[in-house]
Amino acid sequence: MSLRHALLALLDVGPMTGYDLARVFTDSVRFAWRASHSQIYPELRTMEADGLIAATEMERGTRATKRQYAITDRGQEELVRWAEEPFEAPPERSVVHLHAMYLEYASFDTARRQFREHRDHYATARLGWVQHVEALRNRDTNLMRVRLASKPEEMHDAIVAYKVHVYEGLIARADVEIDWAEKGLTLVNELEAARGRAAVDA
Amino acid sequence: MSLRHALLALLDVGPMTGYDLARVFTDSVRFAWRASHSQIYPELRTMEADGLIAATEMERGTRATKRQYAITDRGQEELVRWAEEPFEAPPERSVVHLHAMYLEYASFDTARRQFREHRDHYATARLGWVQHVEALRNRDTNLMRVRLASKPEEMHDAIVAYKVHVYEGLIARADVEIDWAEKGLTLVNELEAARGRAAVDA
DNA sequence: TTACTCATGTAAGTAGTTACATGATTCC
DNA sequence: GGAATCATGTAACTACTTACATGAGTAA
Repeated sequence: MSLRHALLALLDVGPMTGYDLARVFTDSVRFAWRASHSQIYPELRTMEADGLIAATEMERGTRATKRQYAITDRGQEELVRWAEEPFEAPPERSVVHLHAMYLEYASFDTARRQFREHRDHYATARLGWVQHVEALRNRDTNLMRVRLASKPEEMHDAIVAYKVHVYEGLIARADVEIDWAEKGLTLVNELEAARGRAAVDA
Repeated sequence: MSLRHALLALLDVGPMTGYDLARVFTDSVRFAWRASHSQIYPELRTMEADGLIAATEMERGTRATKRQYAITDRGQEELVRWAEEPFEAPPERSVVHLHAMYLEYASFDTARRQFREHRDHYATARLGWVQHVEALRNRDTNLMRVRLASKPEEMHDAIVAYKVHVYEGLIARADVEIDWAEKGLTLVNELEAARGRAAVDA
């Protein structure tokens, strides 16, 4: 139940609508978690039913309304309870690694394309993370400013430091993925060259 | 639909029962993919219905039977089709990173325990992968021996090399996780020391 | 008036989990 | 005879995805 706690952690900085939350997922927290609005809206309803958050119906314009959710005391307790829970290592199950494991069924060109795309994907992600971690370090994101304003000053360093540490971890992970893909490209070239030599020998 | 292709790739080395396949998932391929028997048995039935594999009812003992599945021509084509498909980058969604991001809600002791367990988890996994990659390099696993025997010799290098490359990637990934956890431990200690100093100053 | 953003949902389907359930075989 | 292993399933549930659906507000 990570979505629930991601939402609680966001609502702990201040009240938001489902729409706001969905946007945060694709803006800043995008990099560490993602969820679609079709998952968020129902989850907010059950969280409300569970007493973790409370909704206020607010008007927007003349005819329309929106529901703004605020974290409750029970929600805050739940956030602490969750934080104290042990990390749960996800079951090792990587589509990319499974796919790469059986590249002998593909052509060398395909194999190269796979590794190139993998490299490019992580290079792009890395860029986003680097920018984000820089902004976090400067305490210069919308969310972080509001979050710090809502928490006692002696906690500020920890609040920032843990988030920075997470993004540094993601960057380091991107680095190994990029390196792995580069080595994969070299490997494919070597395999193709060896195949070529074998063909000449025959 | 990765399970389906993992099963096809395994059945391409020779016929197996659902039970055999489930065991392989917890033995050698465990490290790259996992699936429970309750997922495997129904999937085999639908793969059979789709004509990717064919079952032979075999007796075991006197009263019991078992279903042994063999890959069909259509199954082999599907395996190639899948290998030619682009890698699909999974949506960035890591429970551990989300959890670590909000460690300010936990105590320093908890935070340290989290990072220690994370480090230990990957240290253990790493050990398994190192052993496995060594065995693969020596072409010395049950599955690899049979696989190579069933494939033309000019493919052997590629078959081994791609798998070795995947496990090397997993090892590199374990290394960054371990390093990240170590740095996390240092960070928690620093944060705690700073908190202590602040308390003395006050 | 048109396009974009704000805002909130439902429905059907996929993938995977844990628990429940059963029974034969084989080895000691 | 009992325990471990071989062998195969079902059921209920959780998390998530894609597609469908609607409509108000706002700025050009």
